[in-house]
Amino acid sequence: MPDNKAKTLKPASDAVEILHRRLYEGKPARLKNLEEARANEEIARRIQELRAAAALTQTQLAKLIGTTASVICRLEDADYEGHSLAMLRRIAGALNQRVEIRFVPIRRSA
Amino acid sequence: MPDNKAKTLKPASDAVEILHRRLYEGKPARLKNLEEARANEEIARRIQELRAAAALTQTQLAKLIGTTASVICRLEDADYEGHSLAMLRRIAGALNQRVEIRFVPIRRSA
DNA sequence: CAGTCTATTCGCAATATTGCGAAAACGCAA
DNA sequence: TTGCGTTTTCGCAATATTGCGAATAGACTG
Repeated sequence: MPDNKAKTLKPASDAVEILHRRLYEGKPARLKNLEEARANEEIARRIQELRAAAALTQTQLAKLIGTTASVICRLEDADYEGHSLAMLRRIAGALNQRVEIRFVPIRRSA
Repeated sequence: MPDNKAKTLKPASDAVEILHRRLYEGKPARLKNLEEARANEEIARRIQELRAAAALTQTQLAKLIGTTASVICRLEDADYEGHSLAMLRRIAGALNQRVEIRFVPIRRSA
C-alpha cells in the first residue's frame, strides 16, 4: 500500500466518517435516486423486450414462472422500484437467459 | 471465517463444472439451482473482495450504508440466498461502484 | 495470559416484495 | 358498436429481506 501514514488505531474510524460525508455530500441523495430510477426503468424495459422477443403475453410468461399477469405488469412498469434478484432470475430462466451481476467502478470526473 | 473454500480460485472448479454438467444434463431444475447457488456465492465473494480492496471492516462498511456488521456478514456468507438489488446497490454505492444487470442468453445443451 | 478488533451466528421485530383476484382501460378487428 | 384478448391498476394477505442487539469465536498483540 502506498499509504505510508502510521497506522494508528483511531484514524480508521475517522476515515470512515470522512468517507461517509463525502459519499453523501459529493453525491446528493436525489442524484443517486435518479440513477437508480433510470436503472430500474432499463430493467423494466428489458423484461418487456425479452418477453416480446419470445412472443409471450404477460399472462403466458406469468404462468411460466408460476405467478399472475399483474405481477409481470408490475415488473414491466418503469416506475417499479422493487426488483429483486430472485424475481429477475425467475424471469430470465423462463426466457432462457441468465442474470449477470457485475460491480463496475464509477468513474467520478474530478 | 470458518469457511475457507471461498479463497480457492477457479482452476479446480472447471472440472467440477464439467462433472456437474454431465450429472445434471437434462435436469434443468436442479441445474438451475446449482447455477443460482454458485451465482450467490460469487456475489458474496465479490462483496468481500470489494470491501477488502477498500480496506474497510464489516462494521465500517455497515456504517457507510447505515446498517450493522451482522448484516454485512450475512451478505458475505456464500450460502446466503437473499440478495436483493436494493442491498447490492447500497453496497456498491458505498464502494464507489455501480451494479450492472444483464440478461444473457443461455446456450442450452452442449 | 488479558485485551482488542474483527468476524460470525442467532433471534425476532420492522420493512419490503410477492401472490393473487378483481375491475377497469386499452387495442384491434368483425 | 360489440366482442375478445391484453394490459394496467388497486387492495390486501403471504412471504422474504432487512434492522439490530447480544453472544460467541477467531486472530493478533503486548
